[in-house]
Amino acid sequence: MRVSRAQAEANREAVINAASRLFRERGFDGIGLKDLMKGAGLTQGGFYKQFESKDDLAAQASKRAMEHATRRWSDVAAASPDPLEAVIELYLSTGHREEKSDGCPLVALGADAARQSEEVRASFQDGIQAHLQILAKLMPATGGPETSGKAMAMLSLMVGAVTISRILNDQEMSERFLNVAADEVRRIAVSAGEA
Amino acid sequence: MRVSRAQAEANREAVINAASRLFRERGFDGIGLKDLMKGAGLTQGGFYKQFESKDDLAAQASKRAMEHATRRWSDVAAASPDPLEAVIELYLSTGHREEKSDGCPLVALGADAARQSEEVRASFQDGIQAHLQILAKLMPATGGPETSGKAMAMLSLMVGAVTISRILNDQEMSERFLNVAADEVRRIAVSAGEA
DNA sequence: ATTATCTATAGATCTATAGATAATGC
DNA sequence: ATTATCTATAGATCTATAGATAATGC
Repeated sequence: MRVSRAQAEANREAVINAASRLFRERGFDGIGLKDLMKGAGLTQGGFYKQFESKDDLAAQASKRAMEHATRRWSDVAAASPDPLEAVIELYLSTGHREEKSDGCPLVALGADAARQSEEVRASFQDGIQAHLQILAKLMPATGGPETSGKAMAMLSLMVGAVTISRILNDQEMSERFLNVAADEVRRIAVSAGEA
Repeated sequence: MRVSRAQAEANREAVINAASRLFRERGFDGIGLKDLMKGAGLTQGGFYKQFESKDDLAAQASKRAMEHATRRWSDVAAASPDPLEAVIELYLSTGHREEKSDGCPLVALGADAARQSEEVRASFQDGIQAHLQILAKLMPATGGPETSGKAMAMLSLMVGAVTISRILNDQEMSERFLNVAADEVRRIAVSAGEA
């Protein structure tokens, strides 16, 4: 039953990847160790040889999820002639609204994260800073003292809008939240250049 | 052991009120029926005579929490010569950031709510609409076609900023999110009048 | 007689641990 | 010999139900 060290490491990665999706789908308290391990094709018993606790996995899965989200932003930005617009359209879209398990962890787990350990929150904090840096770089006029504040407002608006759009039963209202947020994020970006 | 109908109704209200705080503190999945009933000074056994299911209580507690939040907004607005500014300062404050169990349900349970039943989401949707109406009324130039969209952007920004500020371990960064969001909400309100 | 709440319990699930197993790595 | 994973289990907790109790409401 023992596997090679390389395989053990691959299994560990598989658990973190599965958890990063499953936590976003069901919340930190909405899924147990059995199903988390099953998501990587393993059984529950091996869990504590790989992780210190469920909270430890939550911290690592949050880090992984945030890193994927950051990468996704830089990828769509790099692939577009209008990078900021590309990020806005990616994030404030119905596609992102529907795609809980692979979408932004701040939306899928924002309220949950505030109730978690310092370790989990540190994963989120690092990811937030990475997101802010990307936004700051994509701003029309970069580098002013106001830039980082504008990036914070843009991120807050984006996270809040998708969060609310996921709650609403009314589809039309839900989409309107995404659309008006996109307009306003563009306005904030422009206003950063006017400082 | 039986109590009067009036007392039974009072008990039921007490459970809803306790749940509205406890769910915000610990999340819908973070507290069980035993502790929810205990929060109202009752035992678990009576639960199903008062509520259909845990989800039923979640829907009613969410409604109650949202109504309290709406009332709070109209109260501070009514008591201030600058109503919009009063709401901004109430919401985007460190006080609100710390006060999970009595603060805005959209922040305390936003990500959780998106995973709940249609009934729970309906409670949130009603509360969101009530919040939007208050914001629309407080805008400098009210009534234009852009007003309701501007209100949506303001609410999204406020919810996102407090959500993120609750996650961050870094206190200074956490406060900065609140402050830049306040500035930007003011700008959006002014821009609504320029349409 | 009805019924609001109580104690008690069923059956499932939760996190965490113990000990067995079988393949790796020295 | 070591160890990654497995099956099995401990002990707590979860939602929901059953039946007892005692006070209300007719």
